[in-house]
Amino acid sequence: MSLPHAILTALLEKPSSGLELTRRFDRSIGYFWSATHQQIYRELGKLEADGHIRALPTEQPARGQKKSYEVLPAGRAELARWTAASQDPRPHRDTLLLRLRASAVVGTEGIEADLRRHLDLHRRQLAEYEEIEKRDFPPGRDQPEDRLRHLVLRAGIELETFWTRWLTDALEEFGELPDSGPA
Amino acid sequence: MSLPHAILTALLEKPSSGLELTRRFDRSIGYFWSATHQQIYRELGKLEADGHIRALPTEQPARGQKKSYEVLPAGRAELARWTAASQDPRPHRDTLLLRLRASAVVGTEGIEADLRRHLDLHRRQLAEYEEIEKRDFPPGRDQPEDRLRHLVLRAGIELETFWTRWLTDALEEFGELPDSGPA
DNA sequence: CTCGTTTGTGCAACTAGTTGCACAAACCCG
DNA sequence: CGGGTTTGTGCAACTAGTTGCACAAACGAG
Repeated sequence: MSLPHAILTALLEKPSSGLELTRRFDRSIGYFWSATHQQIYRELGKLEADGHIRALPTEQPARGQKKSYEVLPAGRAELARWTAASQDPRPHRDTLLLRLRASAVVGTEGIEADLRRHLDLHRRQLAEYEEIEKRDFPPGRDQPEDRLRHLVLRAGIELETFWTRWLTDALEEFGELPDSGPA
Repeated sequence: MSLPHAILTALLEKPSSGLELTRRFDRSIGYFWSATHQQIYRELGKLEADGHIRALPTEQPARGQKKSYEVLPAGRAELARWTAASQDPRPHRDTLLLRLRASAVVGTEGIEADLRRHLDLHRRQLAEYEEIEKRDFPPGRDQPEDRLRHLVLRAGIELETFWTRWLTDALEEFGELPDSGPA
């Protein structure tokens, strides 16, 4: 049950409309908590009903459709409560590792191309993160909030680095495997 | 839609009953595709209905309740198909990173204890993986299937190593932070 | 031998996330 | 100025995963 809290965080960082939130989920928050616009609108409705957020009063109420939301004190309190509460890590689910294990049994036919594709995706993601790091965390800035956000970004960078390296190793392993394994 | 394929893989490695599968998910497959016994029984039913697996004919059909399943050719074919098919990585969702980002906004009060707890969990998991590696992959064995399975285990080991290190860094960062951050 | 515990199988209801579609307003192009 | 694209909001139906419970057989201790 974290989507509402992801949204509260995003709205505290900056009040936004549904679509703006969607975009920010695509670029930033979504790197570790992805959501579609449908999910977001649904959740905005619930959060408003619960009195955690409210639509910003707009000057021309009827003209443009764009509704921006801001967090109310109750919402901030709920987010603080949730952040501090102890939570168990959610179970991992990784299809690629599963497929690799399956391929030890049914043969490696066909999986190699997809490993390459994933390697490429992870490389791109890594490049994107490094771009963000360069832009948002130049050496020297160290306000506490920056340090926390940087820490989060570094987790992303290091995870992508790991996958990139691991996939490279895996592909090397494939090069040495007798053709198409058991099956 | 990977649970059925996780089960097929497990059953190909060794025909099992529902409960045996559940245990194996807790110890091994579940490290990257966790499932509860309820999910497993439900899925066994579907797989049997689809003709992908069948209950092993048992000598005393009525006495002990334990039903073991084995994979049928159609099931193996389906698994091979799925393994080879190109798949997009599923979106990440990591609550801890989300909470850390939230704590940059609402304050770090209370989260540190949970970081410690997670660090401890990851250390244990890492130790468990290393135990398995020592037991199942002593230097010198390199049948192709072993190498693939070892690769998968290494991913687990390296991921836990990453989290352990990252959490250690994070906690250090906390030590240097002015008390309880913004809020 | 019987009564509590563990083993083993399973259903039902709920929650979270995904997919597919609808529809109005704004904008922009010929 | 009329018609296609983009922006923005949202509902409905479905799929996957979680939680809570039920119940029978086997096992083990007093």
